[in-house]
Amino acid sequence: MQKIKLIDVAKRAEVSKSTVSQYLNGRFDYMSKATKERIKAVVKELNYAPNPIARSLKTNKTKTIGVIVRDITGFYSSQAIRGIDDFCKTSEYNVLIYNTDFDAEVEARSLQALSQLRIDGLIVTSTGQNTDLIAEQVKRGLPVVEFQIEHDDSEKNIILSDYRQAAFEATDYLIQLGHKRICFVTQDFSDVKSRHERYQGFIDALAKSGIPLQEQTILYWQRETGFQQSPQSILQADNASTVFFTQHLAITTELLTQLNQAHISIPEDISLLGFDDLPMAEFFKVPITVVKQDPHEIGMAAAKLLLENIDGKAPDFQRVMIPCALVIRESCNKL
Amino acid sequence: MQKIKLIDVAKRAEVSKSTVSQYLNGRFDYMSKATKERIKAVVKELNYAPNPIARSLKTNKTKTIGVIVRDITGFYSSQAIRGIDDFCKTSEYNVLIYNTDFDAEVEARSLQALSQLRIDGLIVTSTGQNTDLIAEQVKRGLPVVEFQIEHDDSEKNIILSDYRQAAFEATDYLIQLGHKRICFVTQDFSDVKSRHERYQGFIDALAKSGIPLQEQTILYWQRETGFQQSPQSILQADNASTVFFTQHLAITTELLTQLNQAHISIPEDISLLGFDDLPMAEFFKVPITVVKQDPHEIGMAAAKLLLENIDGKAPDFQRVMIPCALVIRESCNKL
DNA sequence: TCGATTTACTAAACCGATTTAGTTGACTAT
DNA sequence: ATAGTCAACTAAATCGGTTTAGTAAATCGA
Repeated sequence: MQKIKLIDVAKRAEVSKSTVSQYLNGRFDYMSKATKERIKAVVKELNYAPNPIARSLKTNKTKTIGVIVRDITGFYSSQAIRGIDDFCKTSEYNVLIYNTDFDAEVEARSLQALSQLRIDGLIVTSTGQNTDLIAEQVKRGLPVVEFQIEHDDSEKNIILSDYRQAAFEATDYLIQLGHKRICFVTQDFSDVKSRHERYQGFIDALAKSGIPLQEQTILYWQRETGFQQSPQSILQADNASTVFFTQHLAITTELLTQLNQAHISIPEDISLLGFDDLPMAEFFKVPITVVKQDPHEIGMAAAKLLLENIDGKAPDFQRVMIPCALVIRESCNKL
Repeated sequence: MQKIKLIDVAKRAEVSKSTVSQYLNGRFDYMSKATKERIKAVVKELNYAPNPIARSLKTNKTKTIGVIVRDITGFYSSQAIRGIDDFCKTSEYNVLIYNTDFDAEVEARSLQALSQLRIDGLIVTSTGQNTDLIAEQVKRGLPVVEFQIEHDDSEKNIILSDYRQAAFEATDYLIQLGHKRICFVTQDFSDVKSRHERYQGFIDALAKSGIPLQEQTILYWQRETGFQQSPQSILQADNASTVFFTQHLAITTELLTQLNQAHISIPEDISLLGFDDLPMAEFFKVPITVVKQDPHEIGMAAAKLLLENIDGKAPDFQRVMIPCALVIRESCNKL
């Protein structure tokens, strides 16, 4: 039993290939009702489905989008991909996944591979080290939507949490609790807009309440090397902070691990507020208060914007922000 | 600047399309060294990359595999997909993802969609309600590898944890701790081989130590309706169990939630051993002792077997078992 | 009534590769 | 000298659709 093709349908229905093709693509402009019905019946009878590859060759459309994330295993990424997939299901787009593992070279190769695959569009969380390659794809006409992290001010389609607002609210919440000396735990944010926005929200909130910036401390963290100074040392400083405000999940968990090891208790010894929700948080020794992003919604929004772009419906670059929610649990002391 | 195609290379190198194609596919049998080098230079000069769609149309190969999981968001699935992706990267296969959300109808539709997409192979965690559709694809010649759950005894390619062995070891561990009355918490296992194997491992271990089966209790759980009877009631029974042995992650978390609400403490009031590791387990109020599967390894193995099948290198169906590890933490009391 | 338009189709080119069946010229064996 | 073999190519068919350009018949307008 070999695959049925268009010509089989055409023969059976006693029309030409062209007419069947017109039918398949819904162009009934000049087609008699009778012919239409006849083709319809034959398609059903033979259980015919067009070969998408042959179609793609001619149309240059693949009904496939590429998704590049850093690690699909992550809480944020997997939910975002779920959102993308959920949205794509409504329009029968297929989703090709690529992991870069935070490696710019792997990212470059993925970009290369995907562009050759003639995908219709691309959704990407970039490492920030291949902006030129991404820009090149955009220039070539490939619809691209970024999400999760923004590196610079360039014009692009991007879906993000409202980091500034979220950091502002979180900081303000800490201030309401009486915290005046906050340890802002972050990756280097001089080069990354999304990180800088969090910092901006942080200092905005301090300014609003007239709390001096110079009494705050910044603890830097890097993916490869960890914390610049030990979290314990923060507690021993003269004007010790009363709370850690960690800027994403990996930082929060590494901090928690180190505090655990050093037998520093939350919130007794120091409070903690984290960016990003933690899976299984309800079972924690101390459920952590967090700023919760909505990666599923972000994924849906990214897919939506991408498909609009593919359909030529979104002429200008768009920057969409999805709100975050402060989830108050038990890791922040009232002072 | 339009895409360079094979004919451009052919013209530039002053050979025919055929020869360039031979070159691209590494058939140098009757090609002069000079021609080979000339084509090589032109390919590089023009930065030519063949159009995979055109190639697919003729060869009927897509270098793409489909992956159907129930929920990519899950701890197990996301890691397995990571494993699949990691393995596929070595052979330049692309990975198309489909979520079924535990819905047999969505699964059927995904199967349908993927088969029309002319993927080269399929990796699937099935709901068990579309065995006919999957068998049909296998019969049509599509290489298929299942993983994570096995429903029946039929011949197939499948990669699994060694559930029986794992359940045996876990039960034996509990027995060594002095537990004699174990509450086996499970979904209905009469129809699902993988679930039954866990049960078999459980009773094997009991038999080995001569512990009567009739003093054990089984607590059934269903995805939609939850527990058949409340976990609290287990504690109040005459011959109350001293430990819950939950058979997968969703059961473990739901049980934990209910015990939390009922203010039942682990391990003081009752011990708990769970199948599947829990993310962030180190930060739990009580770190849970678990049987840890290795989904990343399972994903890799599934991809490996699938690619062997695609290359025609694995003639017979294979059933591969990946060992589990017992991770002892603090949720099981010594009696 | 006759050319113009509209309706309902179809033939053939095309998308960009692979593959089959030659072709050509040089060399070999008898 | 002549057929046979072999190396090194190439022309053309093919994959299965879409699309353009065109055609024949029916309808329309003046």
